[in-house]
Amino acid sequence: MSLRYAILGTLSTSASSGYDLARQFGLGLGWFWSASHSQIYPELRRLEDAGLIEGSVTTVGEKLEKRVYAITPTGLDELVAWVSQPPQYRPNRDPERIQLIFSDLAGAESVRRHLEAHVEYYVRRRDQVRQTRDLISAGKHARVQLRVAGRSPAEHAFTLLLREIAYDGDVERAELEIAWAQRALRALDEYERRYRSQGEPVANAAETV
Amino acid sequence: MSLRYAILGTLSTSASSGYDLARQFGLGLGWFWSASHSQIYPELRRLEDAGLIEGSVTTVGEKLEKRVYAITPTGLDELVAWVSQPPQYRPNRDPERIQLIFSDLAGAESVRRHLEAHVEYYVRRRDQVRQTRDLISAGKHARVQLRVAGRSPAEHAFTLLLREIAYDGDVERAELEIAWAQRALRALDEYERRYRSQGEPVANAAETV
DNA sequence: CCGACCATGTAATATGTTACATGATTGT
DNA sequence: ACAATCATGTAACATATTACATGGTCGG
Repeated sequence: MSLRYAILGTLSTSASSGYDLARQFGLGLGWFWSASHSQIYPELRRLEDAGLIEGSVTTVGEKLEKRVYAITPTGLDELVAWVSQPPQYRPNRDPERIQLIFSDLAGAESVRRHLEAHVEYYVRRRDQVRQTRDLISAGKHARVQLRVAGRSPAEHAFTLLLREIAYDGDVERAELEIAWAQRALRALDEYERRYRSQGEPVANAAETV
Repeated sequence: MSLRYAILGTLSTSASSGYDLARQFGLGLGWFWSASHSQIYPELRRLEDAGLIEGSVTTVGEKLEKRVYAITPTGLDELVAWVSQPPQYRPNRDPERIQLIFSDLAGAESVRRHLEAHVEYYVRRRDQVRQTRDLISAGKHARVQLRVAGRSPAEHAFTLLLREIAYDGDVERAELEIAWAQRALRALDEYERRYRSQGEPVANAAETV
């Protein structure tokens, strides 16, 4: 059900078209939730049928139709009820870790490549999230500006605080992943020093029997 | 496709029934991959049709049938090819963060409850993962013992190393989440001190207009 | 005029959850 | 006997990915 609330949340900042939402889920918000347009358009219809949002058709240029959806009071109630719920932790699915723990079949070089790619991915991610976080702190993030427009200083500060907490957490996660992978690479070096040229992959051994 | 490889990986340690796999995915391995029996049984059939595993029927007691699946050489090749691939990072979906960033609509008390639940969840998780990690390091983890049985000291050490790296990473992630949430709780205290009784939820304000 | 982008949809397939369904074994 | 656990499946539904499909606008 989270797609539904990710959409409602975005619309609680400003009315948007499906296309806009798809872009949001690909940019800043994409670190926390992503969805493709093929998932968004049908969901918007369902939300409208449920009375949680209301669409209006506008035209761009001469003929190009655009449906802009706004959240309704009912929709806002639903959203508030959802965010107030205790978090529900879903079962974990971590393909990278599965790859890693079964990589004893593939050997140290494969693990090294895996960990190096891990560092690379999270360095990029950390930098991008940090950039967004800094924009927010500086009060220059367009959508956050939109969200706090017309609110009291206390509300303004509260919105900013929550965003900073969320983005900081993501930056820290990325930093952890980088540090972890680098430590793992050093442990791998240590392993190779100790067992030089004896660490052949198990599967190769099996294949050559 | 990861369910497929999570199963192949588990079977590369020892032949198992669907029921056994479902249990594995609920226990230790469940931190990295989980699946329910209704997903496992059909997947086992598909893996068998693809020639990656081979099932044999045994009987428990008088009548109770049990299908035990073993990985085939083709299956092992497939698994090795998969773990050797660079990691493929899937789009993020983090319902808790979505809840948090839109919680400016619900107020500080709601956020406090959210963060406290977060700490509670990750403390439990950290303790459980750490326990498993310690079992592995001590050489007392039954399935890891099974996996390294008959291997050279170098291979043995390599398997152990990878498991330690993986489980350590999960413990560290949990510790990060705990520290992050506790810091966020302090920041929330600070906020409340500063804006005492002005921090009413935005949605309440909207409702009472 | 043409390429990048705006804009909205559907279809087929893959993946994952919850509920329904059945029956045997083991230990107390 | 009875409860907990072993053991295997299907069905309905929800969620997510990839591919197919169409056409308009805007700036250079």
